[in-house]
Amino acid sequence: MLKKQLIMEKALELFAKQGFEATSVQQITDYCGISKGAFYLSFKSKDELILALIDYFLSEFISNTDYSVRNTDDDEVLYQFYYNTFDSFQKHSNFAKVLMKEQSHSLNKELFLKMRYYDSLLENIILSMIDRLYGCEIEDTRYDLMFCIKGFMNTFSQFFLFSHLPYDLTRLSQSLVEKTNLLAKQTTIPFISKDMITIVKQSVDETTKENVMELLEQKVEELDNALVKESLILLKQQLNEPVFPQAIVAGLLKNIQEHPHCKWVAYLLRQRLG
Amino acid sequence: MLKKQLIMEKALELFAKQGFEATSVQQITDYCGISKGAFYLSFKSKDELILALIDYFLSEFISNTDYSVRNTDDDEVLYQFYYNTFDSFQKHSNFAKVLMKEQSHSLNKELFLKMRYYDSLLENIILSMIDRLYGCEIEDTRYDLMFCIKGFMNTFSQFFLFSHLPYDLTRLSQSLVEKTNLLAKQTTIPFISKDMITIVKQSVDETTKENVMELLEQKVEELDNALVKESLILLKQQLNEPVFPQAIVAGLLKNIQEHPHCKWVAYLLRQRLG
DNA sequence: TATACTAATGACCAGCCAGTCATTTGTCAA
DNA sequence: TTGACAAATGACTGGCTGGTCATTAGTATA
Repeated sequence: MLKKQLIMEKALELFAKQGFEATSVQQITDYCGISKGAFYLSFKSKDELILALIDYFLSEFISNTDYSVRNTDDDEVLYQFYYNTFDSFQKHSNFAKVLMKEQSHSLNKELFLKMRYYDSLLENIILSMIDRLYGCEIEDTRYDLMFCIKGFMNTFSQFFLFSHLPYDLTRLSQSLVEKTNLLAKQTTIPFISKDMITIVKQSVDETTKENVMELLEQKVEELDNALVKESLILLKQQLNEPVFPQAIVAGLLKNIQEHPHCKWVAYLLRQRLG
Repeated sequence: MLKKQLIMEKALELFAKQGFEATSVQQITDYCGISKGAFYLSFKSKDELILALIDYFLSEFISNTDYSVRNTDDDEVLYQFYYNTFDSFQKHSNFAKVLMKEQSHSLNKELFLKMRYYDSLLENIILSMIDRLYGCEIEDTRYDLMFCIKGFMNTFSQFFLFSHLPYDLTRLSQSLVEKTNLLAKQTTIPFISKDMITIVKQSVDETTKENVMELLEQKVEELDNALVKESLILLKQQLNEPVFPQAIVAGLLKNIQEHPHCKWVAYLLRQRLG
């Protein structure tokens, strides 16, 4: 399992520098100081490697963002959202670069769907934040606002990732909060309609219940902590056949939430169990 | 020369679908119905092909945009800017896709520099528009605004290029004009400073006088129209050693401006001759 | 030490790549 | 019809690709 991590780290460096396609398995294994055969003991294919990287980073990013948005007061939530986003991008700048480079390369169908899937999760988080902050008064322009927020994230990340400048996260976030509030409160001409979003989204798979079950079983095997383990098993029962009241489910979710390896599964369960 | 155009058109289709790296020369020539050898009679290498594509489309886009911004009244210029941008992207959607896919793939140094070069020309056009519309009162936030405008262009183009939805150009442009005005007039927290821009820009080449001279000579050879030809020769003299008054230069530029194959060289000359 | 097992190796495979060049084809004028 | 020239061909080269697998190295138990 350590070998797997080594490969992921080193490969990420190379992908960030050269792009996924332009990096050969040989280069990766040379850079890791292992043989080519050893690579294929950890990953079935080169494609599986990049899918693993995407899952590893984006599942963490999405679950952290969701948690933060849920647990921050209205007057701080937008600032926190921007701050955390750029903070993550800065800390995992190699991954962010890979994400930028590969975002519209749809060669690999599975990769494309995965990206769209995470993107749609992010859109939902942003929309939930918009509704909380500005309510139904901006019903007409909420999708426009969502696009602007995504646009800000993209544009400013790109600038800093490829210019290698140091920058003041706090000020950037404050500046974007101001812009977002201006647009939210004063935009009168909507452009993106609900229908457009629906049409685009209908092509994106959702995680199935079976996917979540599988992940749950895997985590139960993997982890040692007794409290977390028992919570996982109970949540698995609940997913199969709902019997516990909301309060119990919420408590179980909090139990596993704290464990660093369970944030993603907690996020997925919250989507299904309330 | 016709062969060259055929290759460019067919290759663009394939690049838009599969990406540059993932498309082989063999595929391109098969798709054109020509032999592999014939490809290398038109282009020295596969790289030269994509560089030619970039130059072909971006020089047209930049010179058109610049012309439009210069010749539109203040109350319409922003709307026209957005409208023309999205109109071009829609008309040349294959090229737009290639641009998106390859924008951050810096494998080829020359390609990277070319992209940055055209990007910096676009930034200058946007900044000149900002200064004209909002004057020095937004001196502090003009770079922020420029980034937001670029962000709008990027985000909304991406959405429509990859969702394949039909959309109302007029409404989109109106909607973005409103957003831009809101941000321009009410933003108080600047983030992008002049220094940041300077640092990033210093690494981008400019076209040299020699480049322009070369292009001029090429156009003189290439074109038949007597008026345009004479204007080009006179402008060449002026570039070498300024003797004519502004009015004459302006007139000569207008002479060549109208010819469809001279828009780019006219743009470059205007940058140097006033 | 002997045995049984897994972890790791790297030579090897078939296939594709960009690019070349000896050869053929097409097109003129004489 | 001939000859001279340019346009076009596609088999070929050397090199790199993702992926395989018989072999070897390392390790733990008996």
